[in-house]
Amino acid sequence: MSHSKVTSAEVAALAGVSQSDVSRVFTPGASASPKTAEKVRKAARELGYRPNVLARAMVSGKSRMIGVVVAYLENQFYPDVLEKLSSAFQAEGYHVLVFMANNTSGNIDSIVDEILDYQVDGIIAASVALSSELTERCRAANIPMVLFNRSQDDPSMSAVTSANFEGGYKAAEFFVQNGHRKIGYIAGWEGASTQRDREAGFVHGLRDAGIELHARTVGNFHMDQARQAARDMFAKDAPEAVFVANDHMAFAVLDTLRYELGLRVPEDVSIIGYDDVSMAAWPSYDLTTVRQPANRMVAETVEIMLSKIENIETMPRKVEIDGPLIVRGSARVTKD
Amino acid sequence: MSHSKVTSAEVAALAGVSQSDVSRVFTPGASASPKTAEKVRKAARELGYRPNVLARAMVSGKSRMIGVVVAYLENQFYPDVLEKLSSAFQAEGYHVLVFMANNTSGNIDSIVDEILDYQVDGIIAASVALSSELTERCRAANIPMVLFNRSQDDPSMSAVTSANFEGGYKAAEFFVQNGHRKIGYIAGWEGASTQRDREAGFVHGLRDAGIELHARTVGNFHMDQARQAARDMFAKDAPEAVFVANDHMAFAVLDTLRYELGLRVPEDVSIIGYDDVSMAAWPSYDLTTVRQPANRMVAETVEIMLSKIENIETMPRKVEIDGPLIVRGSARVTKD
DNA sequence: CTGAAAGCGCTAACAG
DNA sequence: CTGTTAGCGCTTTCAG
Repeated sequence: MSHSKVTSAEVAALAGVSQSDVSRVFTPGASASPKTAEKVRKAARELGYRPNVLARAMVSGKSRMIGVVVAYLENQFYPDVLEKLSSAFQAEGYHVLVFMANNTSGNIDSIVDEILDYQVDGIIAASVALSSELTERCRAANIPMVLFNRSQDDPSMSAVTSANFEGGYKAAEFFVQNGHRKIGYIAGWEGASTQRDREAGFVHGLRDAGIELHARTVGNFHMDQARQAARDMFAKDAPEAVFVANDHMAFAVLDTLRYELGLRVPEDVSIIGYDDVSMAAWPSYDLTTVRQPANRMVAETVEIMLSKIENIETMPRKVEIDGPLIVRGSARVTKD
Repeated sequence: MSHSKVTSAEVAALAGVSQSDVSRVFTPGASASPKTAEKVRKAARELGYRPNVLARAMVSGKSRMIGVVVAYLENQFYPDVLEKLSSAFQAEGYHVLVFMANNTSGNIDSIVDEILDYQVDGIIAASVALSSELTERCRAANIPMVLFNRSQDDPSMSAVTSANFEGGYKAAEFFVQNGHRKIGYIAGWEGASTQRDREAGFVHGLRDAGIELHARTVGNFHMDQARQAARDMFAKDAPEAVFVANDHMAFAVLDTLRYELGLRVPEDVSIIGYDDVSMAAWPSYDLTTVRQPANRMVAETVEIMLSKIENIETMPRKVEIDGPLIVRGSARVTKD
């Protein structure tokens, strides 16, 4: 029967060995005679002993915690990513300390201060922009950081994103190939690199086909603003096709077109989104969209982080993972 | 300019005071002369000093971390709750260490072991069932635990849920009042107290109106199984109204009825869900549902946890928070 | 291979 | 109010 907190000293006493030996048995790079190890393990089991991670962190300087800053979880893409990140790190013996970067707790910088206080071994910033002062602070504290789904000009920052430019380009190609000419774009938050790159790719794709963007409004990655953006765009001279900067907004746009403006999708308007969150496949939306390969993005993020932590790789890496256009029913396909 | 990790000793040196004084200035229940405090603060600022939370945790026995075990984030209710929990605890100076309880990492018990290793000040189990051995271990380790959205017979466990029985009852009342007689229920995972209570309330509500459940299938809180449950239920002698144990499944059921079975909702079938996640309000679903008041549930959970941590309240509390039936368009309303 | 001893950075008595 | 001292539980030299 275990009782409250059991220390290695107590285990040592019961096993009749030194406290150091107990430590050795529970430390990965250990070295204790099989006999000692067995005695220790037995005593530990009897007492219900488990090493105190915090104490270990103090002396070793490794907390085995990864701080994850995330802005908001309404867009399904993020809970999904958080779940995958958390599981992936768990599998590597790390755990995720979550920091919500929303309104309440002041700005991001103060959040990262708090993270640093916990002596995390690394920080992942998912979809949040960081001040350069902040990145400087992390570098000074020598704690690795990788940006997830945000890129930053700072060449010293590692970042994992999908191939946003190419994704936008694919959306344009698809619209053009299927006979659309009056084409609109509903933008996300303009401070986001994802927004910028998707739009650039899209506009480029249109240009390469000799087409100029017909209409553009801004939804800021928020549902209600996306609804308004859709209304504004269709108030006059409505486009035949609209690329929406992410699925989350695309759902709002679709609903607004169908239920408020009485338009049919894809008969009257074609819609393409970005992310391919699970809901995009649901029959009510059946959204054609550019997939953001969360699994691979997460795997890459974890790998970069671990190799930074273990100092295997110290150079910053920028990874862009290409995702396919998933063709479903929300964008018209012309048969020829 | 800060450099790597700055210790209180270095601050003390620069400020020309003892290391203890630095500690005092940064400890809530402090007491240092204004003059000393100012010197310390200045030195700290200059060096970019911040207390090491882990070291503080070691000596004080308080880590200011709360372990949150969560099973999966696909059902929108949970990311929402996680976000709210995280923010609420952040506001109280705590941070949330997330543990995913899915497949990979073995059973829940081993997960909780890991949590305990981090010396968290409390554990919140969101929608996961815990073995009694485990709860015993937590009690032994003297670390408070509260169940979120799960109740357990064990009277010593604190738990926060919505009023599931009453919610189910309301759904039944609504169907009956609006003229339905052939009524079905699509169940969630049968091991869950939420499922059990919602069903019990629903069946009770029907009985009180002299009606027996017409059909029952099981969706296990999973979308694909819910789809199959819908098909099975409508294969023959279809019901006119179905209560689905949560919104997540209700969306799948709705889509299956509409797009696969060609039924109209609510003209041919009325549907009521449970949770009132944000998507329930989206026009494509417009789901009538029993609201689970996440804000109040979270607030209650946090309050219970804090009062346990501070030993203000040591008695277990079971809280059920009542939520209204939100009437939207997925269930028929007979006008009289 | 094992034990003794020195801390990791901090808080909490305890004297002054 | 302030400095000194003793640890929190553990890993890690350093001798044996």
